Amino acid sequence: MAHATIKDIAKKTGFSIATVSRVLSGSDYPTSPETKRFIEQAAKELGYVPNILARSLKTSASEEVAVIIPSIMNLFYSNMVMGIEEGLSRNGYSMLIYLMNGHSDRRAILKSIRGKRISGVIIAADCISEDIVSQLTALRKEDVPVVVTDYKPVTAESFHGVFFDYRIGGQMATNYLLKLGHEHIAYLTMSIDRTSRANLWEGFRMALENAQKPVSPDDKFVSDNLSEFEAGKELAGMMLDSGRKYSAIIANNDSVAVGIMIELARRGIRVPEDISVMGFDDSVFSQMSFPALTTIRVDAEMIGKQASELVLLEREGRAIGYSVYLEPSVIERQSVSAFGK
Amino acid sequence: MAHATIKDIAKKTGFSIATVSRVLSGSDYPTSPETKRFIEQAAKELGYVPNILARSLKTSASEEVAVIIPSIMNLFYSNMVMGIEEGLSRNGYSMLIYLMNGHSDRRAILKSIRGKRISGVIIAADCISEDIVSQLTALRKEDVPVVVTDYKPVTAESFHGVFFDYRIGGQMATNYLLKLGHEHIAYLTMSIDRTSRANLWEGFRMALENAQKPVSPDDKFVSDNLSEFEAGKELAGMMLDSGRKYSAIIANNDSVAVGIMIELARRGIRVPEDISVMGFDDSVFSQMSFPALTTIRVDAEMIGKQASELVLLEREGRAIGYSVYLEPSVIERQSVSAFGK
DNA sequence: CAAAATCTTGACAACAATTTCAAATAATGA
DNA sequence: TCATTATTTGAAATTGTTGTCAAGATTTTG
Repeated sequence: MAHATIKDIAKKTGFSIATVSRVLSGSDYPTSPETKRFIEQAAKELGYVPNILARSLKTSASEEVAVIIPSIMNLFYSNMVMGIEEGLSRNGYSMLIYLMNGHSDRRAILKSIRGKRISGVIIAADCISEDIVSQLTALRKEDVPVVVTDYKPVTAESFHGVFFDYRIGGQMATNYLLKLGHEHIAYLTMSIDRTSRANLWEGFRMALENAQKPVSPDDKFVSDNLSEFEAGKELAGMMLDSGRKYSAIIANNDSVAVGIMIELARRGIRVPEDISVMGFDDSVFSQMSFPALTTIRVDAEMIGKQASELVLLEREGRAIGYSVYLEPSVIERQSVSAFGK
Repeated sequence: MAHATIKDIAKKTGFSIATVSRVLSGSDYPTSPETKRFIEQAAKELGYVPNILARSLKTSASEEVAVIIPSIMNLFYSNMVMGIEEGLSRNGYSMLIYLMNGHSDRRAILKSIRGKRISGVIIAADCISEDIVSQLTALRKEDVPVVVTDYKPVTAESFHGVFFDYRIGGQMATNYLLKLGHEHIAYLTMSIDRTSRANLWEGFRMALENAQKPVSPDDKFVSDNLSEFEAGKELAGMMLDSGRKYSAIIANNDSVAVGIMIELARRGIRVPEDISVMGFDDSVFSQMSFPALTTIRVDAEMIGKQASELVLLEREGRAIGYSVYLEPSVIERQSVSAFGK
């Protein structure tokens, strides 16, 4: 006897499967207290566990949410997943993670999601490629809520979600450095095909222009290295070899910033005495580097938590189509000092 | 019309649902090539996606594997998850992640797994508490393969899985330092209630004894700090303040090692000139620290990959009950030098 | 050319639950 | 006391598949 079913319980107790179902499914349909106790007792004795597949088939709703992210090795995403999991498990939902590393077939993922009658989808903006937008739209037409995280993707404007405004973040970082007296600031970034990084540069540029400071595209250094850390080392070299003089650096994230600092140290350049370095994200790296990184906090866990709440709200039919924008903030540590100090 | 079903396709093509099912389920049951093409065409036109719930209900097997880990913020586990996902998605399975942070109810997790007719379970040894062993045993009795990772848990000896022998790893690290001429070595670790850390100490002790070197329990420093990085800083302080002299340190993992190095740097002690530091795991931290960490490689991704293969093998009825042990190896970088150099 | 074997297809019963509708029983009111 | 209402239960349909069994059509064989 593999699994006890409500049929077994019905047979054992003498009641019909209908009443057993009513008791065990937590339905609000009235049943007399004694039969309820009786049935519950039998269920416990037989070690009954409801078959979610059958239940979901009937109610056409599985209590699972799909989470689609590029990788889990990136602290930003693992933080986000942490937040999502908390929000979901608190409501009795579980989380199906799909990793979009090149090798996995994107269409197969979406198909699998549709086939499973998933309750909702949380997808990181970086996973939204052209060919997937139509699939997501189809999903939404089937009343499956889709929530995007990180930033609003240009290819899918109509989708809403929980976003961080990297433009404002970039402005904030730049203004912070400006206020400390820095005038020549470089933006060191990994390849800029991700909108978040382009927006960061946009914010950077706007802040400098607003302050009437000169800014040139040459102040942006780009590396296509796949490893964030290696990219950082490479970028520091590029900047130093460019001949242009900078008193401060903004990196597109903390890992890159750490790579930058390591390369600077190797070349005998002190941080922050000789040059200030500012990170982005406020991941663990920012505390584990030497000196500890001054950075812009992007609360990935909060993004995840809010995203899970948004999905669940929409599923209940409430809250259709609004977005949340999270506030950036500066976290001051030791890698930045006032200009000339 | 929310979802097209095989019934719809049957109606449209004029065939019975039986033949439609045979064509669309990829069954090896013979059908004439033309009807096959005809039905596949209709399926595409209607945007048919098979309802996995119904299929699984009938075949009583969902192609999902549950992964139970303590946290995803720990690089060891995220690496492992990476490996698992690769192994599973390659075989058309998907992965359900359950995080066992205090707040989530352990029993509820296992119940949910049983209810979903999950195909297999991969569980990190650190998640196996007394009260869960019986649930896992029940699961196994229902022919659901259970694979444990990381280390063989004492409370669940009968379970098999993919393990790393921390005792041998500890021996290897210690022997490596001994060969470089170090005689006074300290083991700095987070709380030792995890078997892996106790085993590491065991290996450490054995190696020193085999080499006829003195070893005392005082050479083991333990911190209960929850943050690995903070624990490292704390431990470095404890060691320094103990008055005992050491020329080398072994940390229970890379994050702790980084914390140790930061604190040493703060106190003006140079690594490796004044003292050598050895990590454990070979996570990204080991490359991002300064100096780069010499460490013992624990290939978490490989553990995950092998675990996924083991689950799938067992599900097919083959490979019942064997375990895999992974080989440790020393990764030489810059945080260790020969004694006196 | 009839009989046997092979190919295709269809009807229908599972799978394990939920839910609608109706029936039986108990309680209430005139 | 009888009709009416409220309470509790059961029978049966439904969800979308798969799989068994049998039947019809077609081909092969003696």
